[in-house]
Amino acid sequence: MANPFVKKLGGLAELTASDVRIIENATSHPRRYSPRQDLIREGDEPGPMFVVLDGWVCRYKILPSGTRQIMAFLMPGDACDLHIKLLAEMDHGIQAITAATVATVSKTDMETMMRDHPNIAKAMYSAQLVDESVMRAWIVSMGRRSSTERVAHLICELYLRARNIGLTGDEEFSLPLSQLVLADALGMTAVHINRVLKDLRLAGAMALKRGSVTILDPVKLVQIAGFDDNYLHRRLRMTG
Amino acid sequence: MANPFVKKLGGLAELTASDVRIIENATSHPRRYSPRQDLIREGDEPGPMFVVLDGWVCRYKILPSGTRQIMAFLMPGDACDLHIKLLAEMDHGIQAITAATVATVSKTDMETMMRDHPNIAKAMYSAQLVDESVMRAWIVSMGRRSSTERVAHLICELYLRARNIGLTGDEEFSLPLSQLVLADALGMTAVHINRVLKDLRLAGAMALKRGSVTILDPVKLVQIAGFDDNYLHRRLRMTG
DNA sequence: CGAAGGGTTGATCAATTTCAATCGCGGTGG
DNA sequence: CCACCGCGATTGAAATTGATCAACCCTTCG
Repeated sequence: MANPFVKKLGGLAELTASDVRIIENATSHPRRYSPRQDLIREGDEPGPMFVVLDGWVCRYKILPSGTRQIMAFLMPGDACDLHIKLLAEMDHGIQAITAATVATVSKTDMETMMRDHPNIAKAMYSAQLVDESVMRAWIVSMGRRSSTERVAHLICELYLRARNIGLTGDEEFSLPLSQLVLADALGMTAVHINRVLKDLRLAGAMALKRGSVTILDPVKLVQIAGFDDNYLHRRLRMTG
Repeated sequence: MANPFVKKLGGLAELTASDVRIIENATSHPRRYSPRQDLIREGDEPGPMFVVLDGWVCRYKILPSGTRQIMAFLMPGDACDLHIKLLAEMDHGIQAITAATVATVSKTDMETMMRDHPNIAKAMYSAQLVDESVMRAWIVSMGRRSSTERVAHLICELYLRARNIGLTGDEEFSLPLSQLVLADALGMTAVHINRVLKDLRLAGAMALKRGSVTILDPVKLVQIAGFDDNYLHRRLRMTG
């Protein structure tokens, strides 16, 4: 059974057998979380780095009004904040969406990897840059895309990310997000998400069922989303 | 005349005289940009790291519809993407808002600083973490705050950032952003921004003139914004 | 079987955009 | 010096989008 973190980092830089062994060791004591369980909460002191090995996780923040905004989805292979320990206090929480297996990488393991294994360091920095690009894309979506475009864009993003780690079928892929979770990620209402999804289904672009999405017409979906996969940097600069 | 990059990094980690000299050398050949001039455009190959020494700069993206979304403001002392060269292609542009002086740090200088000067490396990573927190705060704003809250929140953020680098007066501070630029940053219309600013002025919270803002009632402004400066991590973990 | 959490739909309400027009200031050419 | 120009700011009215409120349905699960 492949370690998804190894798989992801291996896609971002060449890893030696020794690199692989180190990564596997560092993530060999995962912990199991149930849906809605917090890995860490706003206000907590930052701990070790998290690496998602299985399931879906999100970063989120609850506002004074009680509404929630999800700022990022983490799927298997994704990690949190390489240098998070530098901060005094978490400004947001991290929570499991599905049942999830999450490893914890100690500070010393991190330091060893970053200092003595340049390939690993490079892969992690690349991963971080991609994460930042995703955040910027979210800002663009929230600011300047209509609700339909926004939903389509997120599905495109998640589809490609899922495909990168081998989680997609041909046209259907597993998406264990309730409409309420999507709403909290996209800054809209669950009611409105529901209507948008209906439109997208009737338009023949995509259909969301419980737990999975079917891309009915990829070209149409990409058009609606105004999606440009450039930002996911699927072809990184492997030289230098 | 202090180098704002030195000043900013010095606020994030202890720097030795040697560290300071290295930073000053690396940023000693700045270039001058005029308002609206691009430092780099979407699709360009990433070049060296930029460091803003004077003036205001933004990251932005133009959508197919022609609308623009600003994703970040950079003020003196702010830098772009430590490891940007790892990416194949820029997924957004960077543009001067005001006349600006921007230094360029070569790849070799970067490598030297990150490898041989751990204090500098630490400061840069901290700066990057703060930048990411700001991005997340923008996502939260765009997703779940009303337009009035959003405007107030951005002004609070910019005020604190400006104060950190000594650019604020007592209650007034220089903010060289047109209402159109604010609109592009906040995902709203210039018309609507204008009305919101009027409301905030009438409410006695803040008043924006050409080129500067006056904070009329800091407490009220923070209340309206639901602002929690925790996310700017003004007190970083200086140990470890 | 009953409760809970999601999903779906309709009617109404509120926030924002869009469209259109006007104003004001700083700079420029005559 | 002054009329003119262009950009940004301002305002009103109409049109749209998305939120809110309120049911009701369906499936899962104890």
